[in-house]
Amino acid sequence: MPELPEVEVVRRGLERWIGGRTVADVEVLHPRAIRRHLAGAEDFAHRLKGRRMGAPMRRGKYLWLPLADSGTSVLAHLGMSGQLLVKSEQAPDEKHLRIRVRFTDQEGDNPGAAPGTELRFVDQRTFGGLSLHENTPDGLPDVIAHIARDPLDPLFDDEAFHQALRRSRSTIKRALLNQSLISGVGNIYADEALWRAQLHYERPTATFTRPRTAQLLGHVRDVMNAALAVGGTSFDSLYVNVNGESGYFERSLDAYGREDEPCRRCGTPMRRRPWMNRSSYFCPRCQRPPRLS
DNA sequence: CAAGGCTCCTGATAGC
DNA sequence: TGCTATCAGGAGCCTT
Repeated sequence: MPELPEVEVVRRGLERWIGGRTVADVEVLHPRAIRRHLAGAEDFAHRLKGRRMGAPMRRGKYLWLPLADSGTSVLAHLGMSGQLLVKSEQAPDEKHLRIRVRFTDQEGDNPGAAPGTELRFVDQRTFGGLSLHENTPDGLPDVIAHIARDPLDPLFDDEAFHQALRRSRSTIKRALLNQSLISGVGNIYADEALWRAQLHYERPTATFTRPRTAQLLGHVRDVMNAALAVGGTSFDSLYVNVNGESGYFERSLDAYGREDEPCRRCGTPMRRRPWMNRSSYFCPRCQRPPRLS
C-alpha cells in the first residue's frame, strides 16, 4: 500500500530513468486506469505524444510529470496496488499492465536514461491511474489543489495543522488520513505514528495541545524518513520499487499487522479493531482510549 | 459546511 | 475439491 515514502521512492526512480525523455506513444490497455482523464484514452495518448517529460514532482501520495512547454502534467496515483515500472521493451507484459508509455530516446534526450526501456503502469486492483491536467500557477495539477502539503514538505505549516486539529470535532486518526489537512499519511503510517506517540486512534483532535501535536508530527516524520531510508536501497535498478507491502519496511513495523504480537514497548499483545471499513492496530496499554464524554 | 459512510476493484485466504 | 465470505484500503462522492 503505497504511502508517502513508497511514492517518493517511485518519484526518485522516475527522476533518474524517465525525466527528460520524449514520449513516442502511449498505449492504454484498461479504461479504468485513465478514468480521471475525462476526455478518454485516445485524448490522453494524443496529448502525450511528442512531449518531453520534466522532473517528476510529488505531494503526499500524488506524483506528477510536468510536460515541457505545455502547462500540463501527467498526474499519477498508485491507489492500493499501482506500480510504475521502468522495463525493457522486450520484457513480457505484466498480467495487470494497464498503460504503456514508449519513448523516442533521440539526441538531446535525458542522457542518463536507459535506451530501450519503457514506462509501465501496472495495477491489479485498479484504484490508481494516470491523467493529464492543467497546472495551477504553483505548478500543481489543478485537480489536486485541495491536497495539503505533506509533512516532509519544508513549507508544511505545523501551526496551521495544530489549529485545524483544535477546530475539528473529529478524531486523530481520521485527521491524519484527511489529505486536505496533511497529505501522504495512509493507514499504515498513521498506526505507526500513533503507536510511537502513544496515542489512541480515537482521541478527539480538539484535545490536542501544541506540544502533543508537535510530538505527533515528529513521529510522523521520523517513521516516514526511516521507511524512506530503507526504501532508498532499491531504486538504482531499472525496477522502480513501489512494492511497499512485501518489501523492505515491513519488518520495521511496530503496529500495523501485529495483532496478538507483543507490543515492542511493553509486551502487551497488540490489538486490531475494525475501523472505517479497515483496521486499526494499537497497544491497549500504551495507547489508552480517551474517556467518553 | 463538516463529518462520516459508501463504493469502486481483484486476489489471497479462511471456512464449510 | 469447490464454493462463498471476508479482507486489504485511497479518495471521490454522497448523505446526514
